Amino acid sequence: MTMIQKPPRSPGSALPADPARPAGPGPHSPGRHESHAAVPLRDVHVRITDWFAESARDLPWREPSCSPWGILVSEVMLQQTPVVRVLPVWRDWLERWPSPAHLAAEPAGAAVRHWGRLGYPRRALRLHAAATAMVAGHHGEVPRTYEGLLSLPGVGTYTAAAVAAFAFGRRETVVDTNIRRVHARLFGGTALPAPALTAAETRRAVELLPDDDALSVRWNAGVMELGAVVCTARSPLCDACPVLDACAWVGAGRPAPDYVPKGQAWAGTDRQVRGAIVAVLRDADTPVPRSVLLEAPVDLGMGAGAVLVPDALSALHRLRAPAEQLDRALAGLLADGLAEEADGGLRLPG
DNA sequence: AACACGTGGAA
DNA sequence: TTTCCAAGTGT
Repeated sequence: MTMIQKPPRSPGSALPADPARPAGPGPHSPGRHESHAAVPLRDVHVRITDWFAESARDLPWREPSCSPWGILVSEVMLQQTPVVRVLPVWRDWLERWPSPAHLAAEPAGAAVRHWGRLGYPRRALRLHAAATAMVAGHHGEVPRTYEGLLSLPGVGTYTAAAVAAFAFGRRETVVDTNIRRVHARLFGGTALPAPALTAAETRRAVELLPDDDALSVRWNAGVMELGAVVCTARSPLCDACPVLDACAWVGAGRPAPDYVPKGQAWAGTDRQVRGAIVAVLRDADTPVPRSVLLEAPVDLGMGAGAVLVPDALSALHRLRAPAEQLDRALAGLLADGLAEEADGGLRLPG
């Protein structure tokens, strides 16, 4: 059963990216060309939010008791990192540092160390800097506005909107990769959104957002969830989709993507070397001499079982990275603040 | 605007 | 085995 929804604000214009949508002025007439099979936008709102209420995953940062800080931490950890890998690290962080002040009281290196292998450890650094900024300028609390959030290190347009919406119930236009994909298929009729966020996409997201604050929050969460678990990038589970009959992409016969995503190079990159170096520093109790990082261990011909080299270090050496690349990677880490010199060696900052 | 920036699981 | 991709941000 569906609730009576507050009528949407009268749209000043039709959805620009949907060619099937009437473009002219005149009375808004729900039921006509709202989407592929004439499903009114308000019905799409209801169906997706009802679906979300019924089948949303139980994630700890969605608990009503979760603090804004917990939500902010989750959003940063989830930037380019899957939920399943975030879960254990998020729990550890929130137990260890239940507020921004708790994290700010630690050296930045602690944040990087407990980031584990989530990837992009600079995010840990920025979360620490954000915590410090909140203590210095926001009474130790997470800012409640989009602008305040956006001013924090590591918080961009997506995260600022997401935290404002999910932590503070604000009506924000949240646009992430899941939402972009759902919008592209449901309203745009294409398999994938453009390689980069376009102004037209943002405009469409603004116009799709329900007027009601509470409904807008559930809409943002629901569309994101739909993209994450049903309208997935590779093999969408259309059978489980609450708006299948409204989908422009399905209506068009599921045309293939019209561009090829450019893969992320990895083997042999500086990123790989940086990652291997940070892994060594993360596991080290004391500063690691530069020579140990740069040089392959000398084979002393010792007997079997003499494990002198930690896993992370042997992994680094196995890369066989040219000395020049190691130097460059190290310099980059120092410049980024992910490492610092101490006692003739390198360590995490702090 | 295009790139750099980690990591590991699934296809 | 290789490629793709996951709740992006900063420069």
